[in-house]
Amino acid sequence: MPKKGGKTSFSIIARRLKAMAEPSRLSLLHLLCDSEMNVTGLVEGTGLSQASVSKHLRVLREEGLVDSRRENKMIYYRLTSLMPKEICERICRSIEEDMDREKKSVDTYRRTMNG
Amino acid sequence: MPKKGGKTSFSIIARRLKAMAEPSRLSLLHLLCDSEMNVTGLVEGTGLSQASVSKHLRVLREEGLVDSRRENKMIYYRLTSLMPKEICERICRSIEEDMDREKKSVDTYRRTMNG
DNA sequence: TTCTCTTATGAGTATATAAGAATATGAGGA
DNA sequence: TCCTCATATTCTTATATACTCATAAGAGAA
Repeated sequence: MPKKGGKTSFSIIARRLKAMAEPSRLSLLHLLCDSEMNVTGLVEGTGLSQASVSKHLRVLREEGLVDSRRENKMIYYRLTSLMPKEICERICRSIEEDMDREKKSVDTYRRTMNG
Repeated sequence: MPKKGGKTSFSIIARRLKAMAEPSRLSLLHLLCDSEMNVTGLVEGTGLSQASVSKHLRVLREEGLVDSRRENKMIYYRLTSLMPKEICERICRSIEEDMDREKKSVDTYRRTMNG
């Protein structure tokens, strides 16, 4: 959390989170975790339309999550940092913890019914 | 990132991120970092309307980010885990890194102009 | 029960955004 | 130059969501 809880900070953080908070964009970020890729590669990798990929990449670029370089006719995109990967890992962990809790309470319920 | 990049995982992660990706909700989560609070306290702490707070709390609760307990007429909300706090800290760090990069490039530019 | 306090929900509105289709831009080759 | 490949943008439409205002619901107290 930001040191001083000003409205501005929350908006900035929210914007960055929002850029990631979309399945298609997570899919793009996921592909970019391994290596840089050009748009056509991302289109094939995600199964999204070219227009859609292009628009999502724009959102990611505007939030500074990805970066690009041109090589002849192709434009290669890459992550600017490991942040998206780390965020997703943290979220996944908390989802797993939730499922563990869920499972444990189901087990308890089953024991109650059988006991 | 999820072990197997299925569409489902991305949707689940996106939903959880989306629940956090809103300034008012970040503000609520921020207040709840320190201690549990009732709705009136959160209304005062955020400056939002009571209806707005209630609806945002619902979103957070539905994504399992907060939890509540009733005590007489009041309902106290609390974080279910440190995840939101950790996510925000990670985002803040990456924002600071961006600003450092920005600053460094401005400095370089200035030196170029003066040199 | 009736009143008050606390929280939740509903209706209406405005804004944002995601997707598809079509088109534009931009780089390099014939 | 014209053509093709790679990428970006525009327009339209559909859906989601945040806000305000008003009201409902639920728990105690008188």
